[in-house]
Amino acid sequence: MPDQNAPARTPHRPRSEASRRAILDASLDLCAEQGYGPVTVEAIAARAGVSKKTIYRWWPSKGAVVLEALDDVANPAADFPDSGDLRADLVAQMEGLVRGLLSDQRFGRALVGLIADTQHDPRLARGLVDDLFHPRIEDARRRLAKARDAGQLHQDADPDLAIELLYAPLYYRLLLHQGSLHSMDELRVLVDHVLRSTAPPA
Amino acid sequence: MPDQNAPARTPHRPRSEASRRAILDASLDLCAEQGYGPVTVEAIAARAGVSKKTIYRWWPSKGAVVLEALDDVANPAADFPDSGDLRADLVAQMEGLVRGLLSDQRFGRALVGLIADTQHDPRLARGLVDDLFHPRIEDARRRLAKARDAGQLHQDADPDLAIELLYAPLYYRLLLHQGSLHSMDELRVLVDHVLRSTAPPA
DNA sequence: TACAGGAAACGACACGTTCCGTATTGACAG
DNA sequence: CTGTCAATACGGAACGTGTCGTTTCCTGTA
Repeated sequence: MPDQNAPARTPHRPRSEASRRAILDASLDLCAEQGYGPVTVEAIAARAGVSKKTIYRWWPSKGAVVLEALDDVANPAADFPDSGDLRADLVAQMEGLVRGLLSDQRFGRALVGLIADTQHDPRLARGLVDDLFHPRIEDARRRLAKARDAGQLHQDADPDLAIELLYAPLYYRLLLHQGSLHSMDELRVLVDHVLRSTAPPA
Repeated sequence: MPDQNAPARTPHRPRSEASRRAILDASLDLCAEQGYGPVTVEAIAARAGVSKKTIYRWWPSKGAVVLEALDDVANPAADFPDSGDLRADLVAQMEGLVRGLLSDQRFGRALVGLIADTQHDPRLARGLVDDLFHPRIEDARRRLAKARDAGQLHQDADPDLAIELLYAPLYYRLLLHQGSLHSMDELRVLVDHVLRSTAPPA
């Protein structure tokens, strides 16, 4: 497990992994309880049993803490399945995502608030896209390209457009307060529609 | 021009329409210059040449001011055309929306920040949905239902699903920092895809 | 001995509210 | 038609509160 955050291997007191975990956990716990907005760095520090200075030493802002916490949580949760059946894989992945957003409020409320925060913090927006979204979008793109090459999709279907059509409705409902998130039935209908539309215009 | 905001016809000094306009204009101007986040009620008051108290007398928060300002601006801008040609109407409407979001930063930056703000202000979220989004979604729904009844769409196509597939990608790119908004070409491709998928699953 | 970490305090700033004085209106009386 | 009055909007300034990000001083640890 190579640590890409290694602090240049200085020969002195190392960073406390216990404090790091406590901070990340506390940030998601507080988001679940109060929502992202009202959570303060001071509250995170207090909950984690840690000094404010320790947080500001390693993260530039509350958003950066929550981003790292979400990345930790999401890593195992949102893997992209590959059973050979594209439709089933898409439905399964999206079901997992929606379930994560709904059931575990540690995830949903924190993500929504974090996205809100990125609207006036360009550096945080960079981190959200590069660390959280881009890798997972790449996974989906690869899965769709593979399906296309295997003949399960029109030969010049556009994976990027398909990804937008699939996932945008989720965030549309989530961020624009359009009712509750999709039910499992609605997800299947959504995937069916998108797969049926992946032929390019005449 | 019946005034539905008439304050119960009390016999005393009426609300200053000049101040109201100055406040709404100032709020959008400041959003265009600094983005929504950094704008403060104090700054709006200063720019409008108005006392803070006057703002708090009529609006509960910065968000409520910007919401009303956006509603004023959007009313003439986002009308739904009805030429009989559904595809052309959809493209035209979405082109207008995208152009408004891109060109006039008074609109785009204010809307993005306002949406962000609604993530931790339920009352503001209510206002955003009820005042800004719902009426326009209803317009789109009517237009789609009419097209369906005219035989331009599959008989049991779902207008709500179509609306989600059409507009969600816009807000997806806007709020999740996925590149720039759609080009006019991309809008046409998007509309074509959605119209092709509006048949229900077998 | 160099750095991580805890505790506490700081100045800056925006919040939402309050007080006070002034300006503007409709209602009513003559 | 005109003068007076009560009610309200408005501007200006100040307030207490809370969070921000930083700083200071100290202890703990490899």
